[in-house]
Amino acid sequence: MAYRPEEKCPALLIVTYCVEMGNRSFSWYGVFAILLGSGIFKEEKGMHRNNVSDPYDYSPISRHVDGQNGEPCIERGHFFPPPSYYASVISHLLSQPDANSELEPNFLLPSLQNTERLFQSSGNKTFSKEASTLSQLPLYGMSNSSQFHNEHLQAKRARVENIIRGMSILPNSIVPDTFGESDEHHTEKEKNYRESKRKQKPPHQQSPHETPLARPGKISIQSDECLQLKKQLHLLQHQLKQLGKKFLQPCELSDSSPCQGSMGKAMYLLKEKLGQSLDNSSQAIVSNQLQDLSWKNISKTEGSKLSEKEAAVTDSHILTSEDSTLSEILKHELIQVVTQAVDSVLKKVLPDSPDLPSQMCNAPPVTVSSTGREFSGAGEKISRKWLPKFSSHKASTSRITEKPPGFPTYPISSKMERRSQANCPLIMTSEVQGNGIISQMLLCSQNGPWGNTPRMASSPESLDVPWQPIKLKSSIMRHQRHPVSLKLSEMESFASLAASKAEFSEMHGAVNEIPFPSTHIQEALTPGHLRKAKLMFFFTRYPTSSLLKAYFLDVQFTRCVTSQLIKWFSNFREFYYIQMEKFARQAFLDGITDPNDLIVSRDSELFRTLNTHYNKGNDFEVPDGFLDVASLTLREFFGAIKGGKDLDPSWKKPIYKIISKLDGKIPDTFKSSSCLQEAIQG
DNA sequence: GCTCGACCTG
DNA sequence: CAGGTCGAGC
Repeated sequence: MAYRPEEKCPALLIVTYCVEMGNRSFSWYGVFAILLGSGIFKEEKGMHRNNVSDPYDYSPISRHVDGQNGEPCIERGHFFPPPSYYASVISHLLSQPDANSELEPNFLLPSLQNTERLFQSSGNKTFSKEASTLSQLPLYGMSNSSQFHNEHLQAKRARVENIIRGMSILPNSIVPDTFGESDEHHTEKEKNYRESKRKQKPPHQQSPHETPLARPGKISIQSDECLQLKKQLHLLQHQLKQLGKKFLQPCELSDSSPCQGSMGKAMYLLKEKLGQSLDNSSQAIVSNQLQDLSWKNISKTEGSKLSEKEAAVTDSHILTSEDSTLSEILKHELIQVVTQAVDSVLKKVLPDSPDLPSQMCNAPPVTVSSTGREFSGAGEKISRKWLPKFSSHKASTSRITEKPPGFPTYPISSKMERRSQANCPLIMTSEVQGNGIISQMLLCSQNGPWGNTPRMASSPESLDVPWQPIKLKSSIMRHQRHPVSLKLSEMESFASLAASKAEFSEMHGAVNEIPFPSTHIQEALTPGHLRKAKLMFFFTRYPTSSLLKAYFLDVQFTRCVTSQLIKWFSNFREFYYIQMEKFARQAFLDGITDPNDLIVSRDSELFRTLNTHYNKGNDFEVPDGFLDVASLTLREFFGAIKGGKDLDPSWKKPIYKIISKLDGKIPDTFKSSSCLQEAIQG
């Protein structure tokens, strides 16, 4: 049987990542093994390559550098047995629901002894020349063994075997020292050594000291451990079931829910197919996986490639190409789920590793749908595209109703910048870290403060909210299906989950950026301060440093802080003037002649743009004074453009001078550290 | 020489 | 949003 690199198994690749990146997330093995064993995890062509330009480079290891000689310890290449091999392994596991039945270690590890021989070999090099004996071994059906005479390739193979062995012998999913030696060698010193070694670099290969596999006479122990692995698999099955149920519930509640779409169809198709080949246990797993996928699908709001797939499913080819369709859907979804999950967890588990994990795999371009800006579609009314609304009595006469050639389309950012927070955050505190990913997801689903998130995502708040300011409408409420005030105590409880104050500050900003009411003088500006500064911009465009000091009483003003605040306002002005110029030019191009036609009202496009920038949550009522200033600014720009003054390089300066005199009084509520809530509440 | 603000860039 | 540059004003 010819070996084809296309047959390499991504699930095992991911497992390899887990092992290498810290030996801490062993429970993943079970998950991926099940995914693999289910037969539904197939490689998306090119998705998991380490090197995009190299169709054969699937090895995350290849980027690691050997600490001794500076060379890549393992070159890219083909070292994975075909997936059918692993599939048979997993199937074997799954087909033995009896936890007491022992698993033959050699079934998992066909070249066990030779691996041992490899690791028993001594020498300065990690893989000595003795390893070449491996080339005499069966090569997983590869027809041409000569290519494996290369030392590096042998090393690869041995390494993968080592990983597989780790899978088979390790009972505890959360034991960090996955490949530790036996107890008698577990001196504290060694533990520390491994710990530090892990921190220094992602472990790219197991040294002879670190592999228990090099020790003969361990088969019985390994059998016990295989037993435990099986138990773990069953536990994972159970967790998967729970997870699936959890996520499928909202799907089943509504007939019109999106799970009736492609994923529902995919589930049906797959269940039918699997019924022919998998035993009940496997079916349950796969079914639950699909439920999970359905949930993921629900949480998608737009821009999913799946919609294309969905179209493919619903078309008439369904009966003739259902296999490929099913495969496509599942591949896409699985890869997304797995990649995101891996990234999330590894980021948390190994925060010190700079090249993890989004970079580590040259990640498959799993597109978490961008929350970036979109541009107005063709349906947008021309009268609102650019313009501050005309005064009503003139609108009928001066409004442009046709789009002139070359009419630029501007972003309607107000709608688009609403952040999609569909992702259920994985809270990786020390308490939950040990529970494995599924437990975490369950935890998140049940207890997490964002527990409603998946459902929210499935039915996001209407984007077409009236553009009038909505008081008391915090962005937290926007993100909750059933608005619940987030009280201080709750915020603090979140804080307790964070490892550090800085982390909380970050999370705090991410949640809503409402300044944490505190008398504590902060040494640095927070996202809350930024938000406050933006709102202050509605009142003042050119604040002095003394004014800023008067309004940021909870900040310890240093030179750095002051300049940062000044810089913020500089950036605010920059955006403001850019928008003014843009809209003024467009008005000019549209044939407006009278500057008095230009009025920035609350439902004008310009206002939307500005409001989105400075008042993202739309939870602050923009003062009328700002509208007046904006209108004046727009007219000044318009007048200058109309008069051809923009030919002068410094034509904006007079405008800046005018606008700088229009600063108004900032409400005193901004002075209090909890000003934002007060300001929002009016 | 210093500060400030606009402008450019990543 | 932050860093750097440049010119203007004092």
